[in-house]
Amino acid sequence: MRNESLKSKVYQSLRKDIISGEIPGNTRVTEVAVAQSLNVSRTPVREALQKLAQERLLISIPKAGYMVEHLSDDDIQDLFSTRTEIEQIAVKKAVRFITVEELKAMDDNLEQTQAAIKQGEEFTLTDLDLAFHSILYTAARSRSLFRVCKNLSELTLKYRHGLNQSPGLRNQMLQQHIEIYQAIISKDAPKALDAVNAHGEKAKSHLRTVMKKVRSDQFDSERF
Amino acid sequence: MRNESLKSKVYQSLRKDIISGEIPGNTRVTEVAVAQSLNVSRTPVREALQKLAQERLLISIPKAGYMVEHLSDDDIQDLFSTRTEIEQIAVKKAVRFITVEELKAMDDNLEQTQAAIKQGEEFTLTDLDLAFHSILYTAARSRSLFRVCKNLSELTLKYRHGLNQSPGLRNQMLQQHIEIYQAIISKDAPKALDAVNAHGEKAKSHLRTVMKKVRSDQFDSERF
DNA sequence: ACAGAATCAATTGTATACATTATGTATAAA
DNA sequence: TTTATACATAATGTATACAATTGATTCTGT
Repeated sequence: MRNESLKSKVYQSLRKDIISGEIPGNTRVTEVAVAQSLNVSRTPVREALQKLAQERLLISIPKAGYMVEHLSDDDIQDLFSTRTEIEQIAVKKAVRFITVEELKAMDDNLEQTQAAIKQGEEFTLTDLDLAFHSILYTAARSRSLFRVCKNLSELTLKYRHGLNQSPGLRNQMLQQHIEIYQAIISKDAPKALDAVNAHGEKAKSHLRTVMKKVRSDQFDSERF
Repeated sequence: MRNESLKSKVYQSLRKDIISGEIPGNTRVTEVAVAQSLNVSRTPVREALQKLAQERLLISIPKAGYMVEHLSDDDIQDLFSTRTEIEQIAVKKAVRFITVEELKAMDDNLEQTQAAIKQGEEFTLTDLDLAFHSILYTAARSRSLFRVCKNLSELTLKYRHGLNQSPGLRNQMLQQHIEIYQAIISKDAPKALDAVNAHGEKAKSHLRTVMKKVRSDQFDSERF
């Protein structure tokens, strides 16, 4: 961690703030502001911003700067749909190719998740969520598919992190992961597909609810 | 084109050279060398290289530089498989949602492709290939899926460009595009799936042949 | 002759100064 | 009052100088 480049540090820092929602969507981000707040020169900041823009966490407006990506409700739903559809391809392969080590890793992950829920460790939980799916992608034994899935997983991360704030949904997530795990370990491809699909659909419907709530809150605050 | 940033120019230039194979795989690329050859400073070169690395056209070795990506035969096959699998999701949606304008655009594209084959315009052909698939992705009416498909399309471009060098394969490509087009226009989803699948499988098998040939050529040259 | 340390060259990482461009504002003319 | 132009400001785009790191090469001591 100490041997990291400044570029990498800036990247990590901004990424975390964007994903956690600390920097909300549509916020303008300028090189100098970030550089000053982190006490580094513009150069590593520029490169970090460009990387974040390429990952679509930021929107780049040439010669004008950057803004934090703010997807429309429809775009978010679409993103989750695509993720689920492609993750189904991965889980189909994972059922065939997964190793005992990977199954063990999933099992460990589920236990750690349970512990994290009890302790209420938000960020750990998000990381474990990311890790669980990552094991699944690895198990599919396809480098290119892994990359695509990983990419979509990161893109949805911001919104999944938001969902993880609700205690009820945390347990639901764990439950669904367990279902996926069990379907895979019993080599039941159709069941695994269903489990992944249900996992995605639940996330989508919860997001819809959250989005409605946010909108009505905004409406309330506009009235007073 | 004149109002482009240097970074963008450097990016385009390198990208073209890598895709066309002018800079072969495993070639080392240094910032200063590129900067000198294009008469610009290191800054825009750095940023272009980082972008290419994020797109996996280059491999970045921290504190050591960059190398042109050189996929193994298996990785290439895997890449094409994934592309086909995900493109099937897209074509399924495209059959449902494609507009008359997009069908017209496909039709135009097919005519232009035919013309380009007659004239033997290599690069135009590759561009038209890219464009044809791009229309399909757009027609799927999913932003996130579009991005994934586009990405995979770019990643395979280098190898597809190689295939387009063979006159026989050019016609085959056109023929397969026509089949996809006809399946879509007649709203025949299963047929469209088959057509896309056949298109991908053909590409894979031809690549296998090409790769074998390259290897035996290398073998020959090693002997003398 | 060989192992290890010191040095040197090459390359990326970072800071900073300067150039260019876009946007908003103020002023002047219609 | 409105519009257009010019200017000021703030941001990105580019060049360059310097720092830090890596890898190889050479030199030295045994």
